[in-house]
Amino acid sequence: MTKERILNIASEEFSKHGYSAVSMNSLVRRLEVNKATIYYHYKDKKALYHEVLKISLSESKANREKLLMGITDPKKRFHAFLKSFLQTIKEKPYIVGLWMHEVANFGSNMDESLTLIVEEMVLFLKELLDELPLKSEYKSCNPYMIFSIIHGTIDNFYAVQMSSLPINAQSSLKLNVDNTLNFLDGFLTDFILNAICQKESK
Amino acid sequence: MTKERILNIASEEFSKHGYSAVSMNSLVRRLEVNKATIYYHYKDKKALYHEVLKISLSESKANREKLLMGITDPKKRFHAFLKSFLQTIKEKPYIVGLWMHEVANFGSNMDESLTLIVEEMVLFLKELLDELPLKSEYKSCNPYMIFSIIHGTIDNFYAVQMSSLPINAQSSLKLNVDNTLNFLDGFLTDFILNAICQKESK
DNA sequence: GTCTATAGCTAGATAGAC
DNA sequence: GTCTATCTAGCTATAGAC
Repeated sequence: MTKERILNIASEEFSKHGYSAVSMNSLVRRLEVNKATIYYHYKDKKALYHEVLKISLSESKANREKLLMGITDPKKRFHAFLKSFLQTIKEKPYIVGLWMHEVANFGSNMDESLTLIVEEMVLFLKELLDELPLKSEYKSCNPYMIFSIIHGTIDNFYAVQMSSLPINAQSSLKLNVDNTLNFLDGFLTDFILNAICQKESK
Repeated sequence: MTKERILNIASEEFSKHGYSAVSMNSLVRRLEVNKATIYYHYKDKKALYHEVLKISLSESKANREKLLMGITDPKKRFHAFLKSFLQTIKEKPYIVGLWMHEVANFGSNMDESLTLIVEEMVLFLKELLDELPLKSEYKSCNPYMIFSIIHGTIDNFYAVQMSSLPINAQSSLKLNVDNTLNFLDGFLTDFILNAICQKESK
């Protein structure tokens, strides 16, 4: 279906180059469809971009619900929460650039409906944290901080590894999506849980 | 001096909106100077942007050298390393958006000279890490990972707090540069050091 | 070193045929 | 639902006067 094709290509392009750097003409070239056709399906460029953002947030939320289903152990739930972001990236790698651009713009293209989804994510994380056996100094710690550690680190590391620049070029993770995401999964989960949880006593 | 004024305004604008979203016309409007004057001082838009990136990296490096000077204790050196980024943000808040946009683009506007500065930063961090009393599992750990935890977290958290969106709106850090940077300084330094270093035995 | 004036192009968007 | 054709506005960049 054309409408979906437009959305997919648009997602890729907005993610790679950011909102302003993408022209409707460039989309037309890739889609091999007429420009007026895009405007038939989407009111304007902003509406198309907004749809792209919304879909990416929905996918993230859907993955979270899927991966957490049936899991009760608090640490495993936290792990699944983090993994759900990585899963979303695995399915739609373009999402990283999309979100980094949006955060870099200080959310200037976000509206209230999208803001609410983010707030809900952080609220969900807060509940996960409250179930964990936290060290006393991390009880009632700012969940936005933990959210930034998760998201900021994943996005930044993924972007550096997937960049074609010769940064960390000799690493086995370089330009390898699966290796990079698997590494982040193991490393970051342990890193955060070890930092904030009381030591195991079994 | 005009050349410097152009650079300062350009830094702000590129940071706020990203490379493509900034037009030479918009710079002219803010500068109240003729467009041809910009082209007298800078070859073209790309050259101007490149200069902005280079300056921002140089400032970061200069702050690192200043803040680490004379400090020998490994943990304090690590703290000073992290603090140097926060100091750079304090002096030039626009730097956060600038770098997030660049990372989101997977470094598509970086050339070899800028890449080298980043590599040198990570190499420096690696030496700092080697001096620390690391837990065995973090010996020879990927310094790019630690770099991403530092940079990704700072950038993401700062952007969220400074965004005018109603995300974490009730926090005392919201829209307050100094509080946010001070909080990051204390929280993140302890967080990382506690995670990777052996427990104190004194 | 800063200006006026303008070239040459590409952007986002739409009217109307099919 | 997709096309052709086209509008207007804005873009980067430069030639040449002062």
